Amino acid sequence: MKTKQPKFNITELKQILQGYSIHPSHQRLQILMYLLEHKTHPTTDIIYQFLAKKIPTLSKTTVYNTLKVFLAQGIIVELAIDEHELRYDANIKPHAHFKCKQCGQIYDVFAKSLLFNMDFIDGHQVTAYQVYLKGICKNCL
Amino acid sequence: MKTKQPKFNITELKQILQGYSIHPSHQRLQILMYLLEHKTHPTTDIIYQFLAKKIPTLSKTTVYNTLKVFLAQGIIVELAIDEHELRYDANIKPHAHFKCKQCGQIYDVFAKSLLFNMDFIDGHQVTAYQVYLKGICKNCL
DNA sequence: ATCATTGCAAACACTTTGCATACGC
DNA sequence: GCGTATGCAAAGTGTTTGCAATGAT
Repeated sequence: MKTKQPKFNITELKQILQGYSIHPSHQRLQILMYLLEHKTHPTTDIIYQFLAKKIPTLSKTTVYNTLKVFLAQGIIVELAIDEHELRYDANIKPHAHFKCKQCGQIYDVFAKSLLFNMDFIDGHQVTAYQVYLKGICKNCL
Repeated sequence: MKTKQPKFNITELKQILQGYSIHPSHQRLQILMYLLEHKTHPTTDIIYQFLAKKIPTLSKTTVYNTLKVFLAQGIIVELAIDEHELRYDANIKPHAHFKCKQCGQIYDVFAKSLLFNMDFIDGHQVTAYQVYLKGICKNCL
């Protein structure tokens, strides 16, 4: 399965971070670039392993710190579709996620039937939601 | 907020476990009883802390083991609505969950608009799903 | 010069594993 | 008696914390 990986230039990424008042350090720019170019719902470790090749001094602490900063600003979203690991998604368009129990692949699902437009339910104010689907993906069927 | 806590007797619980070919040990019965009488989405630790009072020799390993056995049989479901802890739910009726960002309380949501009846989406076969809502609950508003 | 970011190492929390003991049919 | 369940202790994993060094303005 291929995912489109649009290219982003550094100037563009700097502007994104500055828009959130985040200092655009080299590490942060690279992590943001990774997330935007690889919308494959990576774990912290996947991001670290990839970027450590390009930034030999990179520490995992920085990846953790940076993801926390991005999360706090809403630049990325944390996914717990697999109960035993956290993944990160820079895809801002609202969508659901599907995880294949067999191959482990996580797919984005943009079907409208899985999107809600709700402010309140049972009297509770809803500000965010996630829909996680599981099963067997089309490639494994 | 009060949750209904129907009482279950041991004979009844034994039958449930035997129906799944699970040996109904004292620990397993007590853990199942806890889950059925307190549908409050407890963590492993909450279950352990409560039952350790009644079973002083209880170990957390047994709680972990037992939850894994129940999960494998589909007696309970694992919830990752909070990305940083796992909770368990013995409520078999399909429903969504809402977590209040302020008080941390997790509510069951039975609204039909949050239930799907889907076999396939984008060509993937869906066998299970979870809907996690977040926001401010009616008591905190 | 000052303040923020980075990165190492240590600490932490949670979960799993290995194994000896105890239990149940 | 044999196979399973339990529970302790140790190991493992992922994440956070403390702090000194570095970097940016």
